[in-house]
Amino acid sequence: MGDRRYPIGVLSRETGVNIETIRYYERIGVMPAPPRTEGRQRVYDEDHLKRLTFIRRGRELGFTLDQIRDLLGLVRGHGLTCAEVKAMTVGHVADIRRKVKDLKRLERVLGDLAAQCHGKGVPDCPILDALSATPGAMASRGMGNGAIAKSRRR
Amino acid sequence: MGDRRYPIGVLSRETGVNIETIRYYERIGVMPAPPRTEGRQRVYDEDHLKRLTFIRRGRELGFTLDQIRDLLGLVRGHGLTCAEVKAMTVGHVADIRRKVKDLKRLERVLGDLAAQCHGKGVPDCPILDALSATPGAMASRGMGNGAIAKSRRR
DNA sequence: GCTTGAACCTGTAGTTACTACAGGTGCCAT
DNA sequence: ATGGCACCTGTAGTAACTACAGGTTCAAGC
Repeated sequence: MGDRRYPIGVLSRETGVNIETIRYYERIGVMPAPPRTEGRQRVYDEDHLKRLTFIRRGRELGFTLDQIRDLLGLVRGHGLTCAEVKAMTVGHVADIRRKVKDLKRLERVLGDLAAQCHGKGVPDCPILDALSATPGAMASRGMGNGAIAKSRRR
Repeated sequence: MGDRRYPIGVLSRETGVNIETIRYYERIGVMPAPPRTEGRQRVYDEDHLKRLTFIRRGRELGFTLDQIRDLLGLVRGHGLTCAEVKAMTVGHVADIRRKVKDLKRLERVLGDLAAQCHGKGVPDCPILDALSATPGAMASRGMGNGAIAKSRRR
């Protein structure tokens, strides 16, 4: 419960999220509607700032808004049972681990490439292999990301 | 240079990328147009399969298509100088490190939450703090992610 | 060879997640 | 009071897909 109050422009600058995006998030329910001044201007507080930063970072990490909605639902448990919380966190944790693994591989390939690059011409870069997987691993994707949907079966 | 040949439906199933999405990627130039049969049907090979998997994973990791385009440009150097390659990789590596750091924090919070959850009611979850940062850290974001744009200055 | 149903094609339209703009009001420093 | 910037709502557009329509191709089965 912070005591600082912000208009939307300040919240936008502090969080790096566009004003229109903030209003969009409010419209779709990911951000709670804040209190207003008599002149209808939004007034945000520290909780809003934290929440919005979380949303932005989650998006940058590749989580869909629905996934972020799920995660935000864990803030106070929101009437979930412990079994529900556990099932949810297990799925998200598996997804996170896979992302970390992929990112590290990508980082390594890029690091190696930069290290080999000293004026003799650009070396071949095995970047495609950084995020490829064996057919088996490909088939077991764990919790899906809605952003890239599965092919329709016809 | 693989010798297997796939129609688009098989490529879609193997990579988990939707048929229409594959065509979209071809249209915007992220995937090269493959050869066709006499009947105008696309014929893909192993290189296409690798490239598409890379694109999918990059999207799931929160990279924009333009960032992915950049990264794919490193595959054969594509006429880049070593200085250009270095500048590019340094920026991407910094971004990747930040993502890894955030993901690990999120994983830890979720892991702790699940560990505390044993039937006595759902504990408070400090999930918002996992991806929040100090005002200073917020101001220095390194390579931006185009998906969440900055607020317009007016 | 013919039939049939699934896979493929192109093009158009819609959804999600933003992003920009227009026209108006509110706020605050001078 | 004035003026300029911040804010409002609503509409439209962009990025990144996703779905559908109407047509062609392909290949298995008879």
